[in-house]
Amino acid sequence: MTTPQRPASRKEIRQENEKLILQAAEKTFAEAGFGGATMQLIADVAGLPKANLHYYFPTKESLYRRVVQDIFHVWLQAADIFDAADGPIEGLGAYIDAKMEISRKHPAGSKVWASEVMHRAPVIQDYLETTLRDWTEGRIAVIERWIAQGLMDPVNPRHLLYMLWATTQHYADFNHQIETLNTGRPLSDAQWAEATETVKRIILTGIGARHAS
Amino acid sequence: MTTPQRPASRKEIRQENEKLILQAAEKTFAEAGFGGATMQLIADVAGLPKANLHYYFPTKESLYRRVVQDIFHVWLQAADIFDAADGPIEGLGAYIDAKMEISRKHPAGSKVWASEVMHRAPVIQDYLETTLRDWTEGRIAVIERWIAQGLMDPVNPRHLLYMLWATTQHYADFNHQIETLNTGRPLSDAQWAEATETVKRIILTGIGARHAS
DNA sequence: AAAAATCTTGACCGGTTGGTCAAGCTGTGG
DNA sequence: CCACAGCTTGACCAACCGGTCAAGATTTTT
Repeated sequence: MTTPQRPASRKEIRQENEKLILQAAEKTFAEAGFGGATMQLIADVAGLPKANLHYYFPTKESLYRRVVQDIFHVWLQAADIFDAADGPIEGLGAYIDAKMEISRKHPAGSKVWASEVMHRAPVIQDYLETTLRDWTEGRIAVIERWIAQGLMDPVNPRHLLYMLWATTQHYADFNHQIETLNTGRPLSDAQWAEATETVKRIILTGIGARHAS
Repeated sequence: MTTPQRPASRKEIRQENEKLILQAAEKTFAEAGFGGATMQLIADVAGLPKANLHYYFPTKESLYRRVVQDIFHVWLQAADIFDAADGPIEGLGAYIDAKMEISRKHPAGSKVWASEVMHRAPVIQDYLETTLRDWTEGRIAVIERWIAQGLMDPVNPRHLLYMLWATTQHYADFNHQIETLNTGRPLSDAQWAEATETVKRIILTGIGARHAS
């Protein structure tokens, strides 16, 4: 059963409850938006009294901020693959794989991020201007190197990145629309694989990616 | 000046005010979400007293529904170009042009649509299941014909459509992020042209689009 | 010109929301 | 075993929200 034999320690209680609240908050913010998600609703999803939420997160905004920050970190982590590769076929291919996997496993997080950015990033604007900007410049440099090495056609790296983000995140943010057009059912394993392969093929072919000769 | 010489007629007043309210509502829903947009805020943006909004649109939801429906129709209209074309280069090319133009001119509408779909389409689910589904099936048939005619490589038409939607709408939904990464400034005419050309080139190249030989 | 229909608007209301608080409960260290 | 620090929670509150309403203003109809 779920009942532990010894009483939970303070640290365990805190970690457990914060995790519970953050999961419930991510799901609720994604489904209802910041304004539509009430603290009472998040509390119900988490299975805790509302006042308990305010013990761990003093305000709704502070809870929301934590959710967005956590998503951002997961999202950035997927980009490490980018650097380890020798060329666009491995690098961009692995990046698309990773982002499609995130879209499948954590659609709620992607939706919260999208909503935050659509509303002009009221709480993570500083991240956009620092971390994201730096990361983007770094990746642009990598792509420009690949182009200089003749490993792909000369395309504007910035718009290529936007295309990668747009296409992969679309499968999370618009999963409801995609499911509706799929006779109301979630994509099967095979359909996810085909989506990923189609995206990779079109983009890698589209930029003329090739191995070193 | 703005003052008309003769008093406005009933029909004119109604059209004028509905237009004013719908524009204010689209902007406000896009910026604040359904929950974050208050009737008072929309009224202020429209420059009308709040009670006047409720005279033209009895409930907040009915106003929101009208906004979403209007967007959907504009969005569908852009797709007529699709059919008039002989092959993917003209058809998809013109479709990308049209959708990029909409993303540039009406980003708010695209954001409202995205938000609605992300929240599992509470008010336009029936549209998704009827109009959008039919439209999608029709376009898939067109693409399959192009493939059969050897005008493009055999790619899954459904995922190609998702890619078109994702990529073009990204420039509207995430325009704030794009502007932030563009040293805080909106894209210039030249940058929009380059974005459109890059998207068209990667996708059309990626699917091996070619003219009839 | 007067009656009818439509439009305008400040004031108001019940319900909900984020947040507070004090009292009780539960591990922890001495 | 006890005192203290950290955790839990029902009850409560001021602020705000969507929506109502009645009285007045304006245009149309007769």
